[in-house]
Amino acid sequence: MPLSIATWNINSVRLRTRIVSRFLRSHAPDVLCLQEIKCINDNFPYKTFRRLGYRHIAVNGQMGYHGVAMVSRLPFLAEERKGFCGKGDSRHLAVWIADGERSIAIHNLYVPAGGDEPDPRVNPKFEHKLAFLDEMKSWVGAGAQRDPMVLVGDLNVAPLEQDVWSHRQLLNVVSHTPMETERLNAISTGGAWTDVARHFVPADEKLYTWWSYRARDWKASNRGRRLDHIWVTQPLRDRLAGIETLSEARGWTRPSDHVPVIAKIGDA
DNA sequence: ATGGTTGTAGGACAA
Repeated sequence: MPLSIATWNINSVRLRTRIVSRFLRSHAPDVLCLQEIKCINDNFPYKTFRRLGYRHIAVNGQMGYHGVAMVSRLPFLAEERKGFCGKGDSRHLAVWIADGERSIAIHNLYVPAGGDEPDPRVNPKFEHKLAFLDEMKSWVGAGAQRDPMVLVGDLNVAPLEQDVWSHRQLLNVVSHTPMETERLNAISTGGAWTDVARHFVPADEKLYTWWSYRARDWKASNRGRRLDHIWVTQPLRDRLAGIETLSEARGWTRPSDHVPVIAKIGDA
């Protein structure tokens, strides 16, 4: 059976149960990885997902901020939650699912946004973001080449020139500074990861997954960024069957500022 | 150059 894995920064899962349901009914990914659920574990809308056939649910929630979750039609063989930067933030959740005789690890991440000022000496949030990326590098680097792994999430970095509406104008804007893009590229290169979206969409083609709430008309101005990513390791690379970025979801009622991204992986 | 919006909470703060 081919496998489909989706990632979506939902910006409050409780406020958006309607559009999440709409997405699951129309696209039916096997696994949906959510970021910014903005609730504690007990307040996660379990019933909404179970009714839609997503009976396997793992949550790493937090009061008010951040929080990640994974809902699945396939059972989880194991779960794991990792803390980063010695903080109590809920920014990581991993599950393992069966893949024939083997298993696939799926890591769901929410990288800190980093605040406004792109200077780690004056902005502790940016310093935290860089430290988080450094910790990610040492953590996902080793062993990544051999094991079938998927890494998804809101990485809050748009690494390539065509991942933002204006490379020149965003070079000093948090999410596209060389300090961030160089770190993200070092992580993917060091771990031999394949950026699934760019595996299918040429690097000279604009591709966004996020549009600010602050624009008067997100579609007309189209000042987007590609902050949401799906990466796979070498054992899954040759099985990649497609990517979908659901930009129309930005226009749904009461939307998240991020849209779902779905990767399809063929049989072994 | 600045300000623009959304969410959690019930006042700032994060994004």
